[in-house]
Amino acid sequence: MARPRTPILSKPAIRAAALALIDREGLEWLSMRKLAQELDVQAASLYSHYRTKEELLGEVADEVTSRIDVSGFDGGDWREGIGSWARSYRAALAEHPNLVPVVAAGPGRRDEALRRADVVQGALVRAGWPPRYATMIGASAKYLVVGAATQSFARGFADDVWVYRDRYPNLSQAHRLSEHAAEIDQASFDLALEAFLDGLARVFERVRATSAG
Amino acid sequence: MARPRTPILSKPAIRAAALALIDREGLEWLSMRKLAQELDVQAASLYSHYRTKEELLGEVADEVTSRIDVSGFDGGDWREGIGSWARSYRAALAEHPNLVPVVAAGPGRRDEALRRADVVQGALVRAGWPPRYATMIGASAKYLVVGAATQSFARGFADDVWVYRDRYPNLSQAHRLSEHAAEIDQASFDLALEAFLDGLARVFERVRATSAG
DNA sequence: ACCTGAACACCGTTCAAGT
DNA sequence: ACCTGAACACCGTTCAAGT
Repeated sequence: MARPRTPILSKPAIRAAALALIDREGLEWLSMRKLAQELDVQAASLYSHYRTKEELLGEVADEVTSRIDVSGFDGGDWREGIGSWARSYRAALAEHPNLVPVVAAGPGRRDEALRRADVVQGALVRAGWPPRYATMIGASAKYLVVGAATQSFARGFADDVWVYRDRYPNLSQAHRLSEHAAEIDQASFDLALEAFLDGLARVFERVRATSAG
Repeated sequence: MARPRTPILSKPAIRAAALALIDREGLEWLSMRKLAQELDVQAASLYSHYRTKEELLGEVADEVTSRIDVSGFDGGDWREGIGSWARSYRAALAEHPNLVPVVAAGPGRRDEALRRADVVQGALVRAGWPPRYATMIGASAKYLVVGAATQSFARGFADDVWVYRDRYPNLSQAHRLSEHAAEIDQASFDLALEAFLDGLARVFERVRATSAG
């Protein structure tokens, strides 16, 4: 039975299986052969649907990041817009931590990503930011989100600090990382985002004053 | 000649060759076999010095990040300390953009990294930050640096925007990315860092007021 | 102690062949 | 059009053997 009357595989099914394996086993563990095995198929069959592993991973990343919400800009409040956008971005990545390197390395050349970037750019300009600033602010917010997803204490750092606590008194006194890693991750991101937005509000006043004068 | 009287290889020589290849050809291109070829040696010989490729890359990353400067904290000004630390961190990564994924994924379990984290933590606490805040601030600054290094416009995004400029009017109007990618990267990082530090200064006042009352 | 040659268990991808 | 079986050109790593 070389070909059943109804196809076994489909792009959505392949993506779903890939994401589930990445979530469960990790990004490095995934291979086209193992993915095929999970789908009861030969590795070569996958290439009838995706031209490369890279293309497949790119579309998996697209699917995950498509849940990013830019509707917070609708109200016309740029601060609320950036804040809710960044938080939904972070939430999307936090649901699939093992996929983060793919999203981070992703070219961002996807249609959906450009559409969202366009929304952000347009909303910021309408709110009164100069286009150049709008671009920089969109980039900066992404720095925070991607940096937070990548550097998460919950993924690796925690245990070692505890081990070395005698040698680094300031660290051991400070945070008890291994117990509260996820909570500190969240609080650090919230602090960074709030501080960033507070600081931007001051820049906004300065920029408006000079462009009006 | 199975073994010359003086060893051909050394850990520093292997690291230097690896970093040079990564800079020139990219991280994905590097393999133990190609690295060995560059050093006029067999791939297996590398394993007399490094137990795994991962361990080698980890030490290459250590070498690059060892140039990060935390001396800005010496003056006692936490704002100047964070700022100069973050800028030197970014500069170190910008010198080796192809290595960024290794540094970003790096467990940060290395001694030097912990030493710097300890300096940051200690300086912030001495400056009056509660330990919990000190930890979050150190993490947040790293988010910005690693995010900026990873998301750099100069690495991929730029060209596509130019291609799609008709479909995304807000984008095309805004930045002319392909021409000024590196400059926008730098300006975005500077803006993000300044806004973050400005915002932190306000948090500092609030935190001090409540802890004093 | 350090390097070699050959091997092992994997990869991503291609391609003729089958239905 | 879609899947298979076998192959190609790679990987990282191990290990007995040489000096």
